[in-house]
Amino acid sequence: MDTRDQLLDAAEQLFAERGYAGTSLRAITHLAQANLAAVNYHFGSKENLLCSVVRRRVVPINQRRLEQLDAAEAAAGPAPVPVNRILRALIEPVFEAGNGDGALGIYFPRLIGWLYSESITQIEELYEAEFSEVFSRFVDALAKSLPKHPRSDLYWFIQFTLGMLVTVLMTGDRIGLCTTGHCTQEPPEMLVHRLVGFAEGGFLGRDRANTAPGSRTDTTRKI
Amino acid sequence: MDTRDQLLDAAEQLFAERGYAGTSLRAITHLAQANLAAVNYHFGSKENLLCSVVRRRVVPINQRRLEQLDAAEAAAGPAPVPVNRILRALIEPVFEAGNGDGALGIYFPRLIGWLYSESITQIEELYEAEFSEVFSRFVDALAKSLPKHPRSDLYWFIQFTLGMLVTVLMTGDRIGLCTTGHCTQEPPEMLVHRLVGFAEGGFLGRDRANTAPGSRTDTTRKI
DNA sequence: GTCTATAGTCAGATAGAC
DNA sequence: GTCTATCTGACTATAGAC
Repeated sequence: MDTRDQLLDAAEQLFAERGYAGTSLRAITHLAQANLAAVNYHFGSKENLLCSVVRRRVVPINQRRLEQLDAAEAAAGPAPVPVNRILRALIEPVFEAGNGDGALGIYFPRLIGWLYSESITQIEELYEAEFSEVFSRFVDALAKSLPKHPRSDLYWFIQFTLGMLVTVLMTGDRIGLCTTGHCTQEPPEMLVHRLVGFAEGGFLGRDRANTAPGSRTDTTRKI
Repeated sequence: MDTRDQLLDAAEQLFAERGYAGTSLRAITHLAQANLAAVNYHFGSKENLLCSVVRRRVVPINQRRLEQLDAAEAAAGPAPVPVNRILRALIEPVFEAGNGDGALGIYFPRLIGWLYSESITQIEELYEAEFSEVFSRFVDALAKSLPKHPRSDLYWFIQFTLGMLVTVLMTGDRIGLCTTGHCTQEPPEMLVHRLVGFAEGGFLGRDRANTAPGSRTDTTRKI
């Protein structure tokens, strides 16, 4: 089914560039050099096509996340896994997604960003199914490494971390535009490094604040 | 011009809920109880309407940000402003936007999220005009407080911080859905507190890592 | 499996009466 | 300023020949 794959590739690219609502089946079939009717033949509907596009990438990403976490836990033995190792297991697989597809891999990360804002019912169900295990495994690992943190904080912190990740992915090559030219596009490994470093600081923040009273922290207004 | 304001309010709500591409002028005029032709009469086009919606909120937000930063710098005198005070000046005004409008203020934050993913030419120009001063002022303040950080890092960190902020805003009341029920909606002050705390940890992170060699940080793999 | 043709709907924009 | 009516085009989806 060559047409099917070409449709998936074209849809991935266009959904990433223009969003779901902003992309027409005409544009997809044109880019895929397929007939307008092909989408409905192969996928049944535009929404099903989106789900197929997403599932094709998300399933391997989450597999890879769990593999990395498994490996890190095995390496740590009974000790807790270092926080930045956990965060790298969460973040890095997203940037590796589609690396085998050459130029194609650049589109999916940005699509993830769109999915964050466009709430499409089938996609939300897909998320529920695909992310619940990943989510609980990572929170468990973080709770072991950061026993002083309330579990609810860890959930929020993961949200924050994924939020940073998603917006970096969304921005993509427009990063210079968003920062009036002060940031330039960087290789994925560098972005992973930056994100992991910043998030690690966020997760450890409370420890640092408690143990370093002389630090430049304004404590005059806590809620 | 009562109709004009009703159009702005309705557009703000619907753009926030469905995005720009996903919202029709028919839906906007219906909600505003105005005629379909009213949008083009008052604003000229759908895109101009969006710009008016955005400008109405962004201008006061950025004013407030600069006011808070001015106040913090005045209070600090010659000393650098505490990092978390700078971050609060950056984050808090967004949550205050539209507070005077009662229930209406809940929509704009989510719209900001959409604008992050939907790249609309006029909006990007508006950003360029409205954000350049804010951006440079905040980077200057942060550079003074964190002299060891390369300036390019500070730009990235601000991007990360705004990214967290935006995704929290986008998620809005769907936060429970995205975290399989482990996070629940919280009052704005609490969100500001969480965001500022996490971001502060991220900004100070490098200092902490350098000065606390015994911390739970995996240094086996730096890029 | 792939195509043409088209149904049926909705979009943004505008002309012109009032 | 507001309305009705309508233009023009694009959209998803489907029916049916090949």
